[in-house]
Amino acid sequence: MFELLRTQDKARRGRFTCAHGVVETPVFMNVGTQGAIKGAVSAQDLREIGCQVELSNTYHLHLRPGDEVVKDFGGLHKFIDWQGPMLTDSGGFQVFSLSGLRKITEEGVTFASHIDGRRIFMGPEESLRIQANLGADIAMAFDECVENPAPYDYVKASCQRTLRWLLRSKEEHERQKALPDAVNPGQMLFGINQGGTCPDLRVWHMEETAKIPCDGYAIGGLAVGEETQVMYDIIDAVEPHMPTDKPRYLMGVGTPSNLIECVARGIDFFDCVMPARNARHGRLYTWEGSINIKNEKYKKDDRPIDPLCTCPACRSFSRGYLRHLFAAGEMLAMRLAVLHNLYFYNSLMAQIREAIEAESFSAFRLEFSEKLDRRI
RNA sequence: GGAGGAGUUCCCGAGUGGCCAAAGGGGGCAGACUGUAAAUCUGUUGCGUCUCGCUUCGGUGGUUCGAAUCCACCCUCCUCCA
Repeated sequence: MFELLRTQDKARRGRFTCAHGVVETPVFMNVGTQGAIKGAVSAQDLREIGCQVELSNTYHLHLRPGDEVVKDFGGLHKFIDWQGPMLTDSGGFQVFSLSGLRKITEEGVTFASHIDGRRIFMGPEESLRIQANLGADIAMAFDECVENPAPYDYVKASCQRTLRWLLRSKEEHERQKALPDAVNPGQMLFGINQGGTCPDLRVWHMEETAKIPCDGYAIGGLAVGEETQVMYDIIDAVEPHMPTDKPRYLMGVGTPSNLIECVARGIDFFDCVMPARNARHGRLYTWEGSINIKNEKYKKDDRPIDPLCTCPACRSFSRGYLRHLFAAGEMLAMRLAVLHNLYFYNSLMAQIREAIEAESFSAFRLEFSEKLDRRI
């Protein structure tokens, strides 16, 4: 259930209630593809860094440890000991990211497992069955994330198929929820808009998708190589055709500036691997821009990583010490960096929510939008 | 003691008279990464007063207009025979 609390221009402050709790939006979901955030972040850590929604991946969990294993455990919530809201991506992104290892037909997608080459078939029914076994609060429809650039005709055929896949996803989702041994009978389903960078296909596909009742609607297939401005333009074109009484989720985005700009364009949900992935290379976000801790020259640097940050890493370690840990190749360094970046992202969203409530979001956007993507 | 083989820029390893500051890997460094196959991709990697100059291919001499490349001696390592 989605409740729109307040708006400022297109920016929305909302509250989304799902089986395992309430999500204050706009929100950044923390990505833990295989049930754990890379960099050894635990469910306990997630609570400490202010995570509202944990995101896991259908394809990866199906391969390891196997969705049946997770189901026997009582679902993902018990499996990773996270009792808050959770979302599983359908595997549609792997149609894109594992493009060298799969074949698409009307039925679905055949992957060659990236682990051992074993054939894995996944269509809407398989994806939603797996997601039912995992039991997250939000399941995503099975879609094809189209690469960019792609020929118009291909994108057109692909998003027509994604629409047919949504109908099948929806049907299987209803069926699974009604089963007596359903892991999470309250599981919800989000539909996904595609259409590459073609505004007419995007709009057409969004209109058709919105006709199918879902608990939320996502924009997928963006931030896959196109210019940032193109992404903003597509969102501007699609957003007016999205239901206002349901949450909107921009999949896989993005940089701190992207988050601010897209909230300004009416998006409520985000997720992105960037803060976790960048952290492993030593890039840390601060309210002044991002730094690369590995480039810091001085060992004796008692400054905090970010003077404004109160995350566990910043409370305990100086820049100099973190730099030292990175230089020594310590796992702890990566862990602290991941914690810091996720905390930063979660804090950023909290500030955005406050700004919308205080009707100062425009000023917030003006002050931070460009600054946060800067490298210092 | 005898017979062969080898020592190259951080490492491995091409190069056997000028087009060689020296291929290709690795590592390092920088950049990239947006619903996380990936230390994956790109650039860079002797020094400087940097469209030019200097130093460098185990060491020291030598031949040559010119040497990582040819010669002599020396040092080190490896294989085989005693």
